[in-house]
Amino acid sequence: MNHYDPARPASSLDIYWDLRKRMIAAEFGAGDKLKPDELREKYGCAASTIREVLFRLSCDRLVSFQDQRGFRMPQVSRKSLYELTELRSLVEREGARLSLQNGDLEWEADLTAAHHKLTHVETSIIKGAQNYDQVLAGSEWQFHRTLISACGSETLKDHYRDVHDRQRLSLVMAAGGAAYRDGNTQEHQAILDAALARDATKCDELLDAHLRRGLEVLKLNFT
Amino acid sequence: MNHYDPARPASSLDIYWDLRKRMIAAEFGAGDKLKPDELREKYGCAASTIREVLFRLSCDRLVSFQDQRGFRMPQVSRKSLYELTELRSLVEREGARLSLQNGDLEWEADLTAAHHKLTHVETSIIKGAQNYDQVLAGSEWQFHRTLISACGSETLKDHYRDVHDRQRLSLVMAAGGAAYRDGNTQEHQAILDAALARDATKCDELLDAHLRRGLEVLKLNFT
DNA sequence: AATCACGAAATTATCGAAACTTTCGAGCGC
DNA sequence: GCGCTCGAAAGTTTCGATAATTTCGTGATT
Repeated sequence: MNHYDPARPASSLDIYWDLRKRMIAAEFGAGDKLKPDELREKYGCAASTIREVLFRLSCDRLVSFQDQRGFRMPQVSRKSLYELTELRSLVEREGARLSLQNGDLEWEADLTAAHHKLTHVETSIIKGAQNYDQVLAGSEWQFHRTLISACGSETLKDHYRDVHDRQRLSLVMAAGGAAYRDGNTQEHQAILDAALARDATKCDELLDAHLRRGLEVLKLNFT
Repeated sequence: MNHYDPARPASSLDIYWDLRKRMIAAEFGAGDKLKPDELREKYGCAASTIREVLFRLSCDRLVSFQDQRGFRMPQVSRKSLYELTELRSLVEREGARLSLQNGDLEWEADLTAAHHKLTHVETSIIKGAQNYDQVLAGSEWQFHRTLISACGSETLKDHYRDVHDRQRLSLVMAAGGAAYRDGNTQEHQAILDAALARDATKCDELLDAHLRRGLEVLKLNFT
């Protein structure tokens, strides 16, 4: 991933990745207005360059755009988050189903490796490590991505990334940053086992349950 | 839908919809370069306005964008079209499944109406009516959209529109415009019947088969 | 003949100003 | 007090110019 270096003059790609990172880290709240003229200063470029970047981010559905009234962070409701989670589940389960069908030894090795790293990160957090949110998010993404990576469809994989990122952003915005939850580790282990055993039905059920439980990090008084 | 009037100076929204329409009508070929400076003349605006519109179209995945090398119509291969069709099928079947579960009398009426119109248009085409491509595409979209309209998830419906349009564009680009195929009418009838009978399993099978057969309009020598 | 370096032409990215639209608050009449 | 109109301020869109990058043709070199 391309990182933004405040020393050099920023190109629109740098700005794109930096803003994206800040968004996924819940630096902006749901519904917040994103004013080109304000963001401009931090990056030292023209407002129209920011505008262009915001357009690109709205391609990823990370930002919502309305004619004549600019850009905002998407609104999140319990319902939309729930729907997005169901959609992610639908796509991820299909990808996993195909992966269990097609995955070879290489895939098994990759998945085991991804799971190993993920477990390590989760253990660190349980032991009290701080500021691991970014790292956890990365490891978790890596595990889920690898799970579907042998599905054979580039289209499905690209699509999964889209839906995953949108769901993750919604979740993070709704929960206000926190992402870890007890039981995560055990669930990942069970999913790994079912995948390696090529038990498609079980994997399907475990995945759906895992994603739904992810919503439990929400504050109770969230509308 | 907002239509473009060549007499008045065009706003970016007008240009957006006009270009979108032209694309879905296969006016551009797969992989064609889309140069802001060329398109500018037709619409009488600045190149940067076109650039913006192309960004918006790339949000819909109707146009592909690469940093420093501009905009192109997406490349279509047999594989990508196949994958896109499977994705559309996945989303549409899920929407239909939920609709059969939740749909009320109102929904049944809407679906019947959409089917009635669709049948009428298809019959006209069989009888030899010309230039009905646009109308057929609209009616077909309306039928499929209504089918999933009672699913209860706005997210899923929005998502279906995205995937549907992408798949339709790919199909049209690959087939070079033609869209009607024998058997379509009977398949739509069977889907309607299964939906009204709330036979989810049958509806699922019929839909998947229907979408896959849609690929048969392809020229045989398409790579 | 093939490869490479060079530079001109075409294309793309960025900018800041001007035109236009929306938002918001003050003042007015009911 | 409530709702309206008006106008200033803020925000958004469009523009044409300039800077940066890529593409392509030419000719030199191996």
